[in-house]
Amino acid sequence: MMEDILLKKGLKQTKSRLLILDILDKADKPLTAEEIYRLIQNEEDSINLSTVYRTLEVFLNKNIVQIPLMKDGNKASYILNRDEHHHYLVCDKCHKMIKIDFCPFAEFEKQIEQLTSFTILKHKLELFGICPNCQGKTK
Amino acid sequence: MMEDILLKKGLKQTKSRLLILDILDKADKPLTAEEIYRLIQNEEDSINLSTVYRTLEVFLNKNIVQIPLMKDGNKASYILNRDEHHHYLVCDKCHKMIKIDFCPFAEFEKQIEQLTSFTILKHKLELFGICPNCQGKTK
DNA sequence: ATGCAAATGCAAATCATTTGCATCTAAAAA
DNA sequence: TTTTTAGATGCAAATGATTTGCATTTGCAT
Ligand SMILES: [Mn+2]
Ligand SMILES: [Mn+2]
Ligand SMILES: [Zn+2]
Ligand SMILES: [Zn+2]
Repeated sequence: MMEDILLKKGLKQTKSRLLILDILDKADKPLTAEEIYRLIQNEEDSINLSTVYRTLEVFLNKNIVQIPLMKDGNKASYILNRDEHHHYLVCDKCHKMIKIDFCPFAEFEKQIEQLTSFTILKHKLELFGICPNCQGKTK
Repeated sequence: MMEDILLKKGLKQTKSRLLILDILDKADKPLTAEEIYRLIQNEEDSINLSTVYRTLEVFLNKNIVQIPLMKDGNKASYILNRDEHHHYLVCDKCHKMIKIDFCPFAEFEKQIEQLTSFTILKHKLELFGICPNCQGKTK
């Protein structure tokens, strides 16, 4: 289960880390540090915003979380790394976010590796458009 | 040529805008606002850093420039929109950047449009890996 | 139970980017 | 060409996300 991941990664099992893991586990979309912070407060618990940032930094380095996209262009948002491969499609108008869980890149990457002699480790892909709800609205 | 783009987009032809267009036109990689600012100084010219930001904002809205996903730390970087479709492959170690100018997304997008009912307007894709030069180095 | 390295809270610092406002300028109007 | 004016710029101060220094607390190995 979720909590074991800390042990497996050699991290101390602290209240903050468990809370953040829990929030991210329940989340159905990428969350910013601030959003995580607020959600924890809603659950009548409280940890410092700095701690949220520091924890996410540690989780990133241990590959427990990932930053799939930059929200609003300037806030990082985080998701739990579930070793699934997917991408997000974001509505330019209302910012609604849809998870796309298939990706045609396996072969594409091989082509590029041969072409460039790079070893490809990962890719980031974000799709932008207008959601069905916002189509036909002026802005 | 480069300068006509301002007229075509209904923008005043100012010194700042021409300088920034020129810098971006010559650039062989995405540039941050600060880098653009410094390069203009090197050319014995000078405009205010705020103006660089404001100009890039205008250019973004007019689709004259684009921001690739990759951030230089936490700074946005900009490229001229040449209506070519390409992506970057970046070395995780030395940050060397290679332009990849083919992309298999046309059909993929159609699939996703049908699946989600979104209208897809664009996508951002970046690839990360290790360049031939950095392969075999410890870190 | 004890000790210590690592984690946390809090406040202040950073740093990229934005903004208010007075002044200037490109280009439309006369 | 001169006048007019909406929009562009410079400068300094504000913003806002993220980071950091430091005193205190806590997880966990012994
Ligand atoms: Mn993919
Ligand atoms: Mn593409
Ligand atoms: Zn929408
Ligand atoms: Zn390299």
